[in-house]
Amino acid sequence: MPDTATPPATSGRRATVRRRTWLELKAAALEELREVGPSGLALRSVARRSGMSPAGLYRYVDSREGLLTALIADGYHDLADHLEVALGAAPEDLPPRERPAPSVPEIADRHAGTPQRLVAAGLAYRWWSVTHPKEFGLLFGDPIPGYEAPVAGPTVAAMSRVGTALARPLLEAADDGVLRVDPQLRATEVLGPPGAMDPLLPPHVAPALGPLLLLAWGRLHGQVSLEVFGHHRWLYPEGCEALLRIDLARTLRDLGLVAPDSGDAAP
Amino acid sequence: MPDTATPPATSGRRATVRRRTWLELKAAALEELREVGPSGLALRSVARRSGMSPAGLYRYVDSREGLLTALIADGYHDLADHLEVALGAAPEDLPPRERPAPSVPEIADRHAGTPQRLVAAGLAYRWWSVTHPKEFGLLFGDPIPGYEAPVAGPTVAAMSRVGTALARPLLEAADDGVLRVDPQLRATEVLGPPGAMDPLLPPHVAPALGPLLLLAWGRLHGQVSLEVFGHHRWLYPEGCEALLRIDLARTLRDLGLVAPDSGDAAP
DNA sequence: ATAGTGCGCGAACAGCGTTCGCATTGCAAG
DNA sequence: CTTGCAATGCGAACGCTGTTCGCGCACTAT
Repeated sequence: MPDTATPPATSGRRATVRRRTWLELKAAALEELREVGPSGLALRSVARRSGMSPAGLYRYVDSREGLLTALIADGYHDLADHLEVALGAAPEDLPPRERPAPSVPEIADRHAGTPQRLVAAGLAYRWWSVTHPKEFGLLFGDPIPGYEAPVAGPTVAAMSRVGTALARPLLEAADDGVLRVDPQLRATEVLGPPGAMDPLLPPHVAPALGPLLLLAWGRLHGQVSLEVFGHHRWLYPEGCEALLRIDLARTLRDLGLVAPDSGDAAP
Repeated sequence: MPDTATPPATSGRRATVRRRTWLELKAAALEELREVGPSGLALRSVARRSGMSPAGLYRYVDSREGLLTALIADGYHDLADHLEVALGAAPEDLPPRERPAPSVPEIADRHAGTPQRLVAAGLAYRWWSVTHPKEFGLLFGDPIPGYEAPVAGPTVAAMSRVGTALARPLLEAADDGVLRVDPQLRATEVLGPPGAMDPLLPPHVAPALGPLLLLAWGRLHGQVSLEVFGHHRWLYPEGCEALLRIDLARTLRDLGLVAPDSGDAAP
């Protein structure tokens, strides 16, 4: 029974070469994923791409699902990195990564005030999704039937990085007292007790801002999801980013924040 | 080369039995889909379920993808039926269907004013999605790589039924003059020229209300998508419907419509 | 030098989508 | 009623997939 993540010896030449081929394997799988999508990813194909036999692959992966899980965690980390860069983080602040450094287009002033930072996060979320559609489908498309990520596992840790990055502008706004949180959204009894993810969020996020975060994330995710999966492009092939900017501006007003100047509708 | 939809003779005993087994095949495929999901649906398995040989199935379907396409069209019709019932249509008003008649829970007064009807449509959208998660994944999850539905095909016709049902409350509000449409959303130059779907919408929808519809649909779809795919339930397993109600109410206010009384947060 | 273990491979099995050729059956024209 | 045709279903087969097993090699630690 091979162990995907933790070879018994963490140092020594054997371990380093193992880590290296594991990275190469994931890189090959990622390449394959970007061509054929999550449902079309074939173990034998990434084995061919890596010059390895299909059976040998099982020294590094315990199943096709395990490989997909590893790619999911990597995907969340990549998305989180892009978000953090869009929010003004320097590349040195990011955890070490295996992919090319994230680059976000000049879609917003990364060092502006809170409302603009929320817009920047939203646009970065869209940007990553549009430029990584197959990975977006892997993260947010049909879940693998019957699979539930272990709460303490690396997948959840990577997910929560995305969550906290998206939450950061809201947290700042709340600390600055600029955010008007609807009392309806504060009332815990409306949404019921928090679930399993709760302990993973920064302590003061969950009770007060959790529902608000989910609401904002849902609005953002809906526009992006419909665009990436090809439902929005039918009507306005060129206007998806503009539509998202409008939606973000209205959400800002809805949250009591000052909307950025309306001139932001033109890229 | 079999023809999925149009047997040359539309009457005669041969044709009726053919139609019947085609319906049985789709029913078996739907059953299978609900158990294993879109990516796990196997032609051989639905053949076994129907007591047919795998090869014989190809007299009715030209590929696995063709069967999925048929299920997609059926799914859109089913969703559209549920939406129309939630909007007050009597079962006789619906086009003839092959499935059990749609039933929506008493989540809203179906005959109330426009704001409540918009809420009813949104809640029905969520209700269908939550109770048909695998079909939701089929309709709105990762698209089949490389597949593009023909614009004049039955899939697009079924899709546009969903679109017009969702648009109806907005259309009514616009006709009543209750809807305040942001001039930014009217400006075509913001979103660019309309795309392929445009001629399928009712003529006065697309230019004026198209962007507004997309915005509202995106917000709705985001909340539902995150819930169905298991991303919202982690934080508030019980509160997804309440969160959606809050989101819908805020969107109503955002559109200039009167929000329903805040007492609607308790199911 | 030797024992042991991590590593990769070839072969194999079951299941999948899909195609081909053959039998059977229902229908329509003579 | 008979004859011919097209629609229909099936068994076998091909190439692909995920996964397992057992072997041999190479590196590591003693």
